[in-house]
Amino acid sequence: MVTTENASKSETAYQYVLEKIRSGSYGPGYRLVLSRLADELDMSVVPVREAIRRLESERLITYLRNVGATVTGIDPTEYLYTMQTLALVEGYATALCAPLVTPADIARAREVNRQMRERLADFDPRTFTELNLRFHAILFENCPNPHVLDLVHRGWNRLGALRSSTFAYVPGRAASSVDEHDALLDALEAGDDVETIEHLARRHRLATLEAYLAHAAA
Amino acid sequence: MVTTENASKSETAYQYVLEKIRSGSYGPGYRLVLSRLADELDMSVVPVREAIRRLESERLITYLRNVGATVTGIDPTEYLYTMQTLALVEGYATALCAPLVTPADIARAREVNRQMRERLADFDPRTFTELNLRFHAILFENCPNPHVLDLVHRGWNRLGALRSSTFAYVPGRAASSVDEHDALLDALEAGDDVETIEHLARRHRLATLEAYLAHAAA
DNA sequence: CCAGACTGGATCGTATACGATTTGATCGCT
DNA sequence: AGCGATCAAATCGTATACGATCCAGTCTGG
Repeated sequence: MVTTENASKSETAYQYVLEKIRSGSYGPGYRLVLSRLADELDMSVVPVREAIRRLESERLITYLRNVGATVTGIDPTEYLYTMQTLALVEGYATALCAPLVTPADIARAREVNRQMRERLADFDPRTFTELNLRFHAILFENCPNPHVLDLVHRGWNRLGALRSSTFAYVPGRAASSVDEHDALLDALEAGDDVETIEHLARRHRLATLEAYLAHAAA
Repeated sequence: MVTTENASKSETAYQYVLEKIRSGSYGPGYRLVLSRLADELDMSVVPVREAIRRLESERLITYLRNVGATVTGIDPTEYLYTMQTLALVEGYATALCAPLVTPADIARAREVNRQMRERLADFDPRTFTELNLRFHAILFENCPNPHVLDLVHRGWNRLGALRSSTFAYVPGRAASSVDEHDALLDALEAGDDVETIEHLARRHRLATLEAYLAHAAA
């Protein structure tokens, strides 16, 4: 038995476009034409419009009145804003979740990180990013504050637009990232206080940002 | 000459409802009927729907399929989520802005805080909250990260739903709050490092939350 | 008297239609 | 040829219309 399709059309459209953006099918600058989307999804433009506006309020889409919608690009400035914000909320989320992370969770996270390390040799940004998200998702599984978790997810979606994140562009960043993961797990295992955890997790994200900035300047 | 009305109707509807929620005209649980709103604003339901969905994605409105929209209530759990998040983003925003705050800004903030202290005697939550927002808005004026600032504003809007915030409910909290403001300004004036500033600002918000929780438990 | 089916009214969800706006290319003038 | 006005195609923005869904109050059988 298939799960009953109980979603409204606007919800369907939202999920559809979101997935396209996350997966990179719709890259930055991609032009979204309402009527075309409506055709594609076999619905009228009204629900599509709604979905687009919703994505706009999540900064995933740039909307110009009477002109149209495009997938929001990420210039260096936007990248800075997004990464700073993500560092903030990921750091906090990690700290909030720290007391709830079980040894089993840590073991799973270590396994994911091991896979990441394995892939350092022949590097594929696509799967590496995927594993990276899975790693952090494990730590956030029982997040006691859904609002914060939601902000984390929005940040991830935002970065999804530039598929490969910074890993591909900055040599050596991927390797450092894997090391930082282990350091974070060590701290969690040792039961370090939440402030340390928050700082570690925040630095982890900021390090990627700074690596990018340094690389871009050169 | 009046500024030309160049906003779309859905934008108008958005601003309209947002203001109603912020000002407390539409309290928690207030039922929003699309057709009624459309009449009120002299437009059709389509743009109103759009505005409502947008407010929904900002957690200001709770929307149930085929049932309707109500202003999102804030139960203690939601209050916790919101205040934690707000503490996080306000703290960070304050830290980001710290290097950009001028002595003139601090003077203005002190003046606002003086007015707040003056009002402690015959206390009116409405104006006190207003001044409180103005105080922090001064510090955030040149925020270098608009995403973070946006999150702050969303949090404020969210709390606007319960007009008087916690000030009215928890005796003594307003007085402490004013003292904390001065301490924060002192730290800014002294040029304390950003980590101290962030911690102070975050604690400032969390103190309100904790006062509420303690009061509610009793 | 109570539990569950029924029905009418209110409200939502979407399709369709059409006017409004933008854009880009063509045409004419200097 | 270069520059600006003009026009047509594309696309957006909103109104209107109607079917779908939910809710509350009523009715009926036990």
